[in-house]
Amino acid sequence: MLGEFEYLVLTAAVRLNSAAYGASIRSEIATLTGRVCALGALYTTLDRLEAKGLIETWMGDATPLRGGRAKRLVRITGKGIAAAKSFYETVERVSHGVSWAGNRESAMA
Amino acid sequence: MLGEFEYLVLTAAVRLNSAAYGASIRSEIATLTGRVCALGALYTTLDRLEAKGLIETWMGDATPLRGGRAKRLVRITGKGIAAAKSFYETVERVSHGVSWAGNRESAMA
DNA sequence: GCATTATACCTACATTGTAGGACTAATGCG
DNA sequence: CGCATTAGTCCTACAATGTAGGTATAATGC
Repeated sequence: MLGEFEYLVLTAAVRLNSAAYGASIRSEIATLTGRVCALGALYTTLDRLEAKGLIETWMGDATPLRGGRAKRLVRITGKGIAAAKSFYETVERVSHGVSWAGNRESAMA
Repeated sequence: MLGEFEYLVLTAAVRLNSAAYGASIRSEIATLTGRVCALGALYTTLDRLEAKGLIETWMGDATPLRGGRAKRLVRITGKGIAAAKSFYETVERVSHGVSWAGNRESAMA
């Protein structure tokens, strides 16, 4: 099953859409969670996700910018979406009615 | 940070309340997720959660039942609740607006 | 051409997930 | 009483994931 960081990466890639590549995914994660992750952590995870067929990556063009190297672009696959969905649904199902997940209607009563 | 399985165990313990112990947590997880976990996996996780101060465990009485051995009872600590809450909120925040997490209102529009 | 900058990527280690089997203590029954 | 049966715990080993830091490469600007 998916780990938490893998889920984060998958989600960030979906949000960024065609602008998803190593560095942008990293800053997206920093924005979303408030924690910065090491680049090494990210690329390792990208490799593993690709090996599992949950994302596809390919090299894009260089951007006309000082230091604008070619980017490794990322796109989530159908399989990746299914895995992310399944992770999310498990968390939701399990959390339903528990105090920290909004038990306003009191699960027990 | 918390792993997914650790979150599952924490949540199951909260749901079971005073009836939370190794075997009952295991069947709760099976009910919630549809997947059975090995007992070894569970006890290892219990040990690690206790080491991190997220749960407390102690030995209870034997039940008057054939094979009714003493149970290792489990209770989540305040720290455990905080960790679970934080895990849940991260997943929620990150998933907001993404297709598999109910984008009925179309995040982009 | 050389400094500067954006970006990729490799290597090693820590933490978490998973599995299976072994051990223990209680009851029930002959 | 003692042995089979059963509910339950727990140990050991390994696989998968998470994390960190450092290094390499290619583009621009001067």
